Amino acid sequence: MTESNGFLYPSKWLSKASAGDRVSCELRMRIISGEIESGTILSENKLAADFAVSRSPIREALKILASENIIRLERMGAVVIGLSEKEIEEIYDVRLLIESFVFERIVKIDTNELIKELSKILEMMKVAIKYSDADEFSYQDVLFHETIIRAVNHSYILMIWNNLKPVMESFILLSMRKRFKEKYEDFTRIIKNHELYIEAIQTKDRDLMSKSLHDNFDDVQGKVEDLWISQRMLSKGVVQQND
Amino acid sequence: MTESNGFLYPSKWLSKASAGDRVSCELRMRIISGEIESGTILSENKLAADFAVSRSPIREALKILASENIIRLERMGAVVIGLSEKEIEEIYDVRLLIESFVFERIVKIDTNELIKELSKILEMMKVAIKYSDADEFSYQDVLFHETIIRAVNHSYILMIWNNLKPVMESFILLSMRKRFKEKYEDFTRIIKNHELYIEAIQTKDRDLMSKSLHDNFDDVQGKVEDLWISQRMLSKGVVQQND
DNA sequence: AATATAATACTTGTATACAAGTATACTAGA
DNA sequence: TCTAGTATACTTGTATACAAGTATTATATT
Repeated sequence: MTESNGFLYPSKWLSKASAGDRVSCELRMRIISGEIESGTILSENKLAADFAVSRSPIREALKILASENIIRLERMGAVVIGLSEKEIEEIYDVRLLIESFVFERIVKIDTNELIKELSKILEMMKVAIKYSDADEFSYQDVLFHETIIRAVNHSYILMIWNNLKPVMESFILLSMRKRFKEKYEDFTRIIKNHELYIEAIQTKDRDLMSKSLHDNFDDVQGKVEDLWISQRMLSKGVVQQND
Repeated sequence: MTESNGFLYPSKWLSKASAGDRVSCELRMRIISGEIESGTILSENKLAADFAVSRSPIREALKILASENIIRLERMGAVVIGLSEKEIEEIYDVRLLIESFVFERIVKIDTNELIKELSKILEMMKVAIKYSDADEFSYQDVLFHETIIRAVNHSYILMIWNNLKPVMESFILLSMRKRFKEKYEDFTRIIKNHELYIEAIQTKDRDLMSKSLHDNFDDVQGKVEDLWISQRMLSKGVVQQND
């Protein structure tokens, strides 16, 4: 709650977003943070009242979240699925899959521009760390990987990324906020990993790429998971959406 | 145009579908068949008038098609992207990617039930061929691969499949209708390929799986492409959506 | 007390209305 | 003839209204 206005999603990322997008982003954060527990049944009317909007943007938001697999639209009400450890592992399965695919394509193209772009983003990440800006860091982290994926110009791989991105973003956002408070020293390792990633692209070194990718994910999965679980445990039962 | 009612999508597959789903399915078919050319700008109001429904289901349909990458929602109007050869190749890249991933998981589990299910579907496909039912054949073909994917119980791989499926289904549907008319003999080879696929799963033979998968895709991509292109050429300029 | 039936309070999907914004066309002035 | 400004006909996003269907609850009957 960096914003201290009750919203989990950074409001400055929503400058030009529609009400539907705002609702989906905020709802996603609440679901992934565990504030809205898995199993909860969401009602369109109730959500409309809570967010002070009509049912139209709410319906839009629910459709989006359903396509991301964090809720399930049933005949009566939307059932929250959320992110268990299983789902988080699965997301990283997919990321590993697509980033490996992308790397195979990248070694075949000119990477000068890409390297420059990635270096810039890395600098941004360092600044974000320096000023303890978890949100900005998360943004740049996601952008880093998206930039790599975009470089190969594959519309259907990009489609997968776009489907995965919102959930990834929320997850990373929450993880990073936590870590900025509790495990600040982690970030030097994350930066190191991203530097390795750039180097792997530069030298077209498959093994190095695979290593940095796995390290990166293991890092997030292993270490962060713990924090994650405790955070979810903490939030258990604090907020009740339904009654 | 098996239905001879002006609709391309099989109406019996829409028994319990909402108006939004109906519109998205029909629009998808028209886009992929080339009846609506790429570059066309779709207007919500015009579509609502054409389909004799309100804007609500139309908006829903456009959101779906946008998430499938066959249209692009812009500030004013939805621009049709369609399926060029590039996109079709990309779709098969992704299918190859996920089906390979799935196979790695499958070899680790008990496949008895799956094999039985696949055999049943294969029988269905044979019957569909016997009675020259292109739509039914397409349905079973898609179901065959979906069944394999579902077997590993991976929600995010399934998510990718679900995102890809409608476009795949439309594409296969159109291809098969064409082939039933013009290249009936192809189907013995398709059946053969699927039998190989089942065998690969049964014997957990990676190479065989890879072979049957590639053959299957090459078949569709190489041979069907030609038909495809000619079909698209044929439909060029026949129907004008905008004027 | 248990069960069948009816009333109610929900639900979703669709239609319609409206506000705010944007492109197009048209007119007025030089 | 060309440009500036204005009117108009679009566009999207949101709110609201309504119909049809489904749980739930209460009531009546045995």
